[in-house]
Amino acid sequence: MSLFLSSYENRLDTKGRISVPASFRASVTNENFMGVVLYRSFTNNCIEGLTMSRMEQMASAADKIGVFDTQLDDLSAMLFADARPLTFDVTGRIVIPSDLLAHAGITDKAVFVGRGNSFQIWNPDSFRAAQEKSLQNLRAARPNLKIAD
Amino acid sequence: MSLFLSSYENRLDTKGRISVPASFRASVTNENFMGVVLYRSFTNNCIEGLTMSRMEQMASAADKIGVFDTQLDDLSAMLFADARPLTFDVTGRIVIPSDLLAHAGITDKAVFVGRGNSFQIWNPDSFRAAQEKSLQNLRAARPNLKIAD
DNA sequence: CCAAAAACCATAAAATCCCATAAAATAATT
DNA sequence: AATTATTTTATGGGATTTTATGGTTTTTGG
Repeated sequence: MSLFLSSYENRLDTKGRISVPASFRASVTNENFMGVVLYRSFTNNCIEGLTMSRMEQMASAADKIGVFDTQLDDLSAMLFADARPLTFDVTGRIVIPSDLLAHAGITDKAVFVGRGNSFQIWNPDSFRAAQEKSLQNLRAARPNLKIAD
Repeated sequence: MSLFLSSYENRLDTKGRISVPASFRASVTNENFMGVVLYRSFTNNCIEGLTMSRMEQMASAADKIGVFDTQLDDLSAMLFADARPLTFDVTGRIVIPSDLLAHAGITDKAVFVGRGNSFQIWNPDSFRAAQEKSLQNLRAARPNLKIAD
């Protein structure tokens, strides 16, 4: 599976449809399920995205561990219950369920953010703010980290 | 077999019929038995759901372990004795036996909850409460798991 | 024969498909 | 390198299908 890289800002139309960036779609062309799986991030006000094959990996991992790992049980319960499989339409669009949009504070525009084996979807302003915050955290934690100058 | 993902709240009609979510039905289309197997959860006030082929997997898994594990023997005895096979009607509905409904505290509405290779059926309010509890458990176990800040 | 279950029919809302066009990116040509 | 041609991508709206849900009729089993 090729990686999800770079960021793309697209707009939602009146029906809530949004184009998944072509390069993200390309990361899915060899899969059985022609689409992505979305769920509300546990850690941020954004939407997390995965391929279905990744989701299947998680399911078989959960099977192997069995019923005795309660922590993993909680986690997978949350994840599978919240996960939304969304297939692309012919032009490569999806419609993001309204509760996910609400969780991320997305209305008319959204940014698809590559994260390697996964990706995120953000409200553009929230994303810029979060990026700025991350940068500040990095600087505070490692004052001698040189970022340009 | 495709995964059971996401959650869907549907209503029971006056005859006790309820639609199995279309996406869950899709997880069964390639099976011999066009329906699902339900039984009372041992751990929660909810109903557990499986495909028939998964039930068969469990039967052979129980076989392999053998008759000397009395605890597992009890477990599988319970499970197979309690399991109810239910076929879909033409529109994709089932009627859930009343003892299962009672066990889950379901009256007029129910949530079908994806759990990967299986699913659950909950009273909507109970489900929301259980989800909240799971989230708190996760946070307690991993204090750095936070939404926003 | 009667009650319960199954099959059948109907419909509104929601989701999906289909076609069209504008904008952007890429390739080709001079 | 600059300009033009071609393809790909993003976006828009209408038409069609699917889905959930309700009611009615027929069948079945005790």
